[in-house]
Amino acid sequence: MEATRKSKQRDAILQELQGRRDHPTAEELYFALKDRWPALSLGTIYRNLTQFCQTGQAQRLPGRSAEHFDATVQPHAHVLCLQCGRMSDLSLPPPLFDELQQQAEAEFPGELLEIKLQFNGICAQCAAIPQKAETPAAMRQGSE
Amino acid sequence: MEATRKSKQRDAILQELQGRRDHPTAEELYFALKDRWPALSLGTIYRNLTQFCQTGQAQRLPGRSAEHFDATVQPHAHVLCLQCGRMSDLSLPPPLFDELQQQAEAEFPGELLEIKLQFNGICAQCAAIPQKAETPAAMRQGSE
DNA sequence: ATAATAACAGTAACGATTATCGTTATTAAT
DNA sequence: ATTAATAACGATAATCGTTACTGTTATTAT
Repeated sequence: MEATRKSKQRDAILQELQGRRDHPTAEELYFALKDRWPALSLGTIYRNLTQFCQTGQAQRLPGRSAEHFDATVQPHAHVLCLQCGRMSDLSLPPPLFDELQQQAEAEFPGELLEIKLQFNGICAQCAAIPQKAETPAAMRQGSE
Repeated sequence: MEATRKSKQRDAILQELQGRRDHPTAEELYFALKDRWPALSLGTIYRNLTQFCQTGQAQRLPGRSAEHFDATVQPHAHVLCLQCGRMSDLSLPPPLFDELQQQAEAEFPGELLEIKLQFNGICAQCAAIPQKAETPAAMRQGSE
């Protein structure tokens, strides 16, 4: 009992997640699928994402406010832009991860199940956008 | 204007955070300080923790449900026990972090402000505790 | 002392996520 | 093919960590 059954919605959600190179939040997936699945519920997204994470078909990544999801579970790094909130992959040399894992296991007396390496910063696009002025003086020189 | 003023509560919160080797959540700090500061408000904890993070006196770390706070901001790794939720430090060789940072900067066209390396797993204490039985058969062999 | 206001305690509001509940759809057995 | 059992759904309420608001207190400068 408690067998997992087939579901068109679940297939669509996983396919959408796997087909993206960014790492969408539940809400982003919801809007991306709304066109093809007008009756889709946000609860269904969350329910299935949780299941994916439990079965090793996805992992959660901490974002600014909401969590992001990634269908690639093999160790790799991420970058989160603190400005726009977008998350992207960062492919560091796999041997680096092996070394991190080894060093960590050598020091930690327990079981290490997952490794998360995340850089937070400002992406090139956001860095190019002039920021909100901090002082009245700066505002007078600004573009608006 | 907007100058930051002295505050006994803020000092107490920062001191408590700095004095701990674990990385408490806002609520944990709250209960830890309640004895000495009976009138302390949870909002005050959050308000000051946010300020600490803005001024570089602390950093946020993603936990199971709530966020954890760490008064040490220089790059180091963490382990989160998915069972008990406790977070602890993991001191990997600093050169490793330098290499991670270099590799990341070489690949990412933007500004990398912080690096978070976190392992999730099961700590030794929790691993020693017999888990909830999964089957009726296993329950009959269990300790309760 | 007095005035200005940052920071407080208390509490309401918010937002992401989870749980509930009645209905639908998948699966297996008849 | 029907039927029965129930996993999964859509809709919505509840939860909970966090933030925002409000009137009061305490710090700082005058």
